[in-house]
Amino acid sequence: MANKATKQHPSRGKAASRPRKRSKAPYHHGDLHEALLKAAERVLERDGLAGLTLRAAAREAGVSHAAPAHHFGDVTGLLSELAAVGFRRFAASLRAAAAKAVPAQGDARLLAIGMAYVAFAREYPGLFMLMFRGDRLDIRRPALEKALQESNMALASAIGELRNEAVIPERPTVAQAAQMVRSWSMVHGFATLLLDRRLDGLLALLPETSADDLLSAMLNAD
Amino acid sequence: MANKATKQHPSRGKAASRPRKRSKAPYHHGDLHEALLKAAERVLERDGLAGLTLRAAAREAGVSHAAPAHHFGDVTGLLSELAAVGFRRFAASLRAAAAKAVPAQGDARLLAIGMAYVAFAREYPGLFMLMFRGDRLDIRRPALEKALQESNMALASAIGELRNEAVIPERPTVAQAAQMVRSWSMVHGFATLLLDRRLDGLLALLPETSADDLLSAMLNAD
DNA sequence: CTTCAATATTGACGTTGTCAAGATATCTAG
DNA sequence: CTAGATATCTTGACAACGTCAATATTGAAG
Repeated sequence: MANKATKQHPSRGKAASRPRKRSKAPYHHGDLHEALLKAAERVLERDGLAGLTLRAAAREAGVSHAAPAHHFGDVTGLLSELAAVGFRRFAASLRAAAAKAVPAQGDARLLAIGMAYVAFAREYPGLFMLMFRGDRLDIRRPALEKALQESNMALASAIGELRNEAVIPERPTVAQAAQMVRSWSMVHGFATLLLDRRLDGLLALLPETSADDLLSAMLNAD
Repeated sequence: MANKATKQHPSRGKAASRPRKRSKAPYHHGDLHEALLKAAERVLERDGLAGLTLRAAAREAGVSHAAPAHHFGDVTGLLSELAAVGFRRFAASLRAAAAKAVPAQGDARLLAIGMAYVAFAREYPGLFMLMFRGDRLDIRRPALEKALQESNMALASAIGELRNEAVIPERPTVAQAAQMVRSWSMVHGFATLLLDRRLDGLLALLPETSADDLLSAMLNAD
């Protein structure tokens, strides 16, 4: 902070001079809401969930320790909004994989989607763990609730398409639900066990076999 | 350290007029190590993992705030030892289910073991979540390492028996490992999704269908 | 009984989440 | 253009936490 009177961190180069009216109008910082989420994700992937504190996110973003409270309320709020970011990104990944696998059929589709599911978990391990850490999230937060729904939709339709059912029916049969949960549990269990390093021992017994190889073999063993 | 031998199994019938009632070698408290673990489990199931702090466990056990440090070093130590308790109990549950299902074959066995796996998660939700919270545990702790191995053994042999392979072979084929991981991921994914309340929406679409019913249908859909 | 080491308590320090009050910048009315 | 009004951000405080050092207490060996 150079000079206090002429503080020069307002309006970060609004070159387009666009009249801010839509969604969240940036005031002092520019867009601290977004900046804090990005800072929080950096801290999360760098220091893990234990290192992601309100104050750490504030430090990373270069603001005072209490600034995040105005945007997220409390630490649960920040984590929930960050998880929402994760779910949106996750849904996009699943949709992309499903779109790319359009020509494939049956097991080949499940393989593609399962690989995308696990690939996301490996690419954003901290985010993925946070997303499924129910005890630190407030599921009633609108942003999270919406992102969760989006993610569930993407997953359900991606898996549902396996059986030529574009989306989950209003009244699925138990057998349909079982098939859905079966695919989901399998791939989710694999992802969580992998991130928790619970598969290291088994993988060590399989030289020349990567985690992806094992996942592929698992999904193809029907 | 010199009197470690005396801590092993002193006289069990020392229930005299002393305020000592425990079996191990009691010093000031009696057996604070055990008492703290039990207190910690009570706190965990009552207040969740977030409420389980060193000081909370000390309060629950009625000792000073720094007492746990002498038995567990730091908070990771306490959580790791508690997770070890969980893994031992978990292994016992799996062994019991496997023993009871001896006459059953193939899928019926997988069903019994899978049900036991999920039943444990539902009976001790806090403990189960802690056990798979790798970021808060120190896997190199001897007690945890040993309990983890015991649990893995119980699981591997329980699942391995499905295919008349009493234990994981030294050099399993990728197909064998895939089958093992498949069963494990399926049941573990189901348990975690259930505890994280991620299956509530789907279950709500299935009236008259309990979580156990869904699990059963999932495991039988081969 | 004396001594010693294991056990437990007390007090302190830095960090965290959260709240209240003040400061600052943007918006809007007139 | 000026002056509130309002949203944003900072500062300071407090209790709870993990951890460490110093101290007190107790069981057991010599």
